[in-house]
Amino acid sequence: MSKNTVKSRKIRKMFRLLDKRYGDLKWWPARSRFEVIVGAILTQNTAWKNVEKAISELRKEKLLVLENMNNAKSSVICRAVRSSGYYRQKTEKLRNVCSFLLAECGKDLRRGKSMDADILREKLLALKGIGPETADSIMLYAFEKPFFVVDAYTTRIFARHGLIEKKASYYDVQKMVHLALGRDVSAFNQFHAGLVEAGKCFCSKKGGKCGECPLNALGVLDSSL
DNA sequence: CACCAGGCAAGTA
DNA sequence: TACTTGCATGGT
Repeated sequence: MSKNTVKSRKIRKMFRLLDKRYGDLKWWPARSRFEVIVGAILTQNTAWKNVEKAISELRKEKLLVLENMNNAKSSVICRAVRSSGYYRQKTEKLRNVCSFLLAECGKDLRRGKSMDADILREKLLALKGIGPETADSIMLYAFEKPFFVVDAYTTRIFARHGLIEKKASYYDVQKMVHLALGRDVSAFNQFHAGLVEAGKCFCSKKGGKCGECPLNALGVLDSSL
């Protein structure tokens, strides 16, 4: 049996364990496509808790509407997103993505769904401030296109369970999941949400093992990660 | 006090 | 290609 087959089976097993434990998580936590996109930028290397505060400030200022944020002054956006850290950079990133979205979709983000997915993703990646993870979060959760989101939780959990080496690239991991689960939007949604849920739990953290983690059934190969 | 969190870009070798 | 550094707040 090939190495890929073994890994694919393990990934599908992980998927089932997470699904069984957490049920249908229905991600991303946001009320609109635009809010998904804003959250994807604000959560870069930042605890979600701090992003929630920023999102609620933005909501207060009526800035969770594409046109409004596009017309807002940078100083106003900065103040609202301050709690999410890197607020000067993130304000610029938000401005970049706003003008891009207006140019590509007008004010109706549903138009993104009918665009060629690979081309749209490339255009997102070309924006300063949008890397592979943020682009895929937007593709999957705002436009419902089948791109698996590889985040810090995914990498850590996959490493702990011997699925990847430390040198593995973003696309190494993504291809592995695409191969194992197929290009399936709802599967990618549920799997990523489950990995984050498990990752937030101490069991999946450095040296952690609490017996409650749904992935313990797979055996942990390297708990130092 | 130190360390971490749902990254990314720019610089160096 | 493969490191390294700056960006910044808030929680533990």
